[in-house]
Amino acid sequence: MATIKDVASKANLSVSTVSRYLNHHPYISDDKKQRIKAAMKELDYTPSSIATQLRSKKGNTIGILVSRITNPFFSYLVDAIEKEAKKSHYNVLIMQTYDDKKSEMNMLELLKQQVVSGLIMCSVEGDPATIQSYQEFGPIVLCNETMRGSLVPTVVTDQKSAVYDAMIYLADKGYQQIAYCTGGTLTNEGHGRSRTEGFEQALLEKQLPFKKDWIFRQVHTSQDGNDVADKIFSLPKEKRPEAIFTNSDEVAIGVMENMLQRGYKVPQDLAIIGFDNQPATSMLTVPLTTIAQPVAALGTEATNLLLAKIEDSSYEVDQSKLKLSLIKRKSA
Amino acid sequence: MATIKDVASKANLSVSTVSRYLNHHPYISDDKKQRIKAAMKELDYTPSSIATQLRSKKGNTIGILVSRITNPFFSYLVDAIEKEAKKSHYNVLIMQTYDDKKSEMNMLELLKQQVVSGLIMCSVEGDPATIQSYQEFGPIVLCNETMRGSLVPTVVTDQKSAVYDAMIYLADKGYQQIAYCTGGTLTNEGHGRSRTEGFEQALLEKQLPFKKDWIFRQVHTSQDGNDVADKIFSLPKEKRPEAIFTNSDEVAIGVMENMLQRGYKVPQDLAIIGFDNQPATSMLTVPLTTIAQPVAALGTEATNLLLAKIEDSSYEVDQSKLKLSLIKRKSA
DNA sequence: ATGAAAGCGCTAACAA
DNA sequence: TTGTTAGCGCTTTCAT
Repeated sequence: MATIKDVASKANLSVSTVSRYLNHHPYISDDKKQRIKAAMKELDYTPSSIATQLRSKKGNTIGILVSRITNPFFSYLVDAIEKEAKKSHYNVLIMQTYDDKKSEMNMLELLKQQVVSGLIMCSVEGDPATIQSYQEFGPIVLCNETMRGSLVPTVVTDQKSAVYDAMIYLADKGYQQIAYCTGGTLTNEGHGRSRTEGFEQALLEKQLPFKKDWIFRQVHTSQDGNDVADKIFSLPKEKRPEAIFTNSDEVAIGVMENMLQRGYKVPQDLAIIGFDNQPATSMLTVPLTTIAQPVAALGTEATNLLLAKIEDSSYEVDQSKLKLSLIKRKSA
Repeated sequence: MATIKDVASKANLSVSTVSRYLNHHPYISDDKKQRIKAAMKELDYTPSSIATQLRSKKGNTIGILVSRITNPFFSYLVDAIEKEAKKSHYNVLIMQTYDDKKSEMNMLELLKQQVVSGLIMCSVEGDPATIQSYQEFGPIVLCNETMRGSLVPTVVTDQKSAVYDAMIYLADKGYQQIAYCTGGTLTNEGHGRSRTEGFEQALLEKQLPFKKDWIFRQVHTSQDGNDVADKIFSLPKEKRPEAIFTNSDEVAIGVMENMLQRGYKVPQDLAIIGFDNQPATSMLTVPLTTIAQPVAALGTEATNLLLAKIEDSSYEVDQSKLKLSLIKRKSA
């Protein structure tokens, strides 16, 4: 591999001149530019971005943390982030947490080591204070996540009112007994807290009953949805909910699959609301009523915000692009 | 940020000793080990992986090229690769090509610059000779792709016979007029060539008719599938195909969606075969007959092969894990 | 078992 | 406008 030194000697110039050329410095005569260009071509020279990074402390890759890339919500988010980052010549390093703190710490260490120049967290597992403290090493932006009382810049939608609206929609349709799924543990912090607040507020306002048997924690996949349906339909008929609010379309699909296999009807035996409006949910056996998230906008806004922080400029998130909407179909 | 030098002076040792400690060198006395450990903790020291990389020429990130991460086939592939890479403490840098050579070249340059220590190409756009030449800078593995006459290590399934089998299945069911979708351009090289060979062989053997109007190129998304259906149903009834072989479930779903909206029946008016066996395809209005790919195995095998090359050892791909299978459902 | 010193490929004062 | 030089943080001979 040719180095800047090789280019310099081939062009009969000093390395600094070549370096200046590389960095589009002004004040460099045209004939030398030509000589440098020729030497580079001849040597098939590519600058070592590792060396540049060590010296200049500037990198061009950003980190993305997601819980599972196979969840379409996250793959669309990553898609938007990668596209937007590429526009500014940044690469993306992806890490899946699978809800494990350890991977999150790995990524935070990459920020500390300057392997990534900034970090978009689309999933947060660890302690807010720890995460916050890593901002010392580079900018962090939370995307579709929040942390209690933290000062980490955040790009979020109003999930609470979206869930509230969906619940009111169910109640107004006459559904009283509503089950609820969350990816989190239903403690005061953590996953899906704002969604749960919307759920609780609607319950309160509409005076709907709340049963522990109708609450399901840490459900994520369609397999989990299947298990949820197993539990619901093993309940005596009069103790079953009339509708279920799920935290993702994948879960909703699992519930539906299980029901259809048992010969139950959607929404007659159990109405289902999904979350995400994933492709194909309009094409299911029973088209899914669900909440659409502005996923591309979340990704681009988070990226622009992060890049602004990395480059010490400022960016105003356009909140008007970040609206959720209830997609009414047949399942509820 | 503390450096190795800071640690050394705090521990009253030379940087070399600290470096040895970092690299788990033998022959280093216990008391010094303790002093170093203490100094590191006190200074909250993390080695700069950039500096290490510059000096040692060894990195720990691998690159992945995919055409679109939102295609579930690729997100599951990335999932498998990331998990497997993580086991050996490698990070993954992802780039989407969106079928554009430029992104592919970007990634190849990252290999040249040693930003990534190796590359898994799950999508290939550029000229084989060019790609092959980049192996000089680091190992490349093709995953679910092939290149005519190239010496790039490859992990693939037998797509040709899977498509052939699916076509025979259709023919045996009585479907004679079969349309065909490809992501490529149907030239002799490039995308989906081996699938097309299976298609052609079945056509020949079963003496099925071939019509240009039934061939669709460069279709990828469900929107493309919708457009394909538009074209088919704008044909006079007697000139329409009886079945369609699509190159992905997304496309198949688009075709189906369009048909149902027009009030046509699947498979009566047009039988559909998908590709990928994506989640939810069993739950569609008309459950989709499709070809399941061993996507997790493709990912882990490609990763193990690449890591072996990076670390100069060898790995034998287990071909028995790489079988395709036809999933028979209602759509064809 | 430990240290001194050279240098990976590049950038950025400082001079000229 | 160009060159000289001193590092960035680390690894790795070569001594001791």
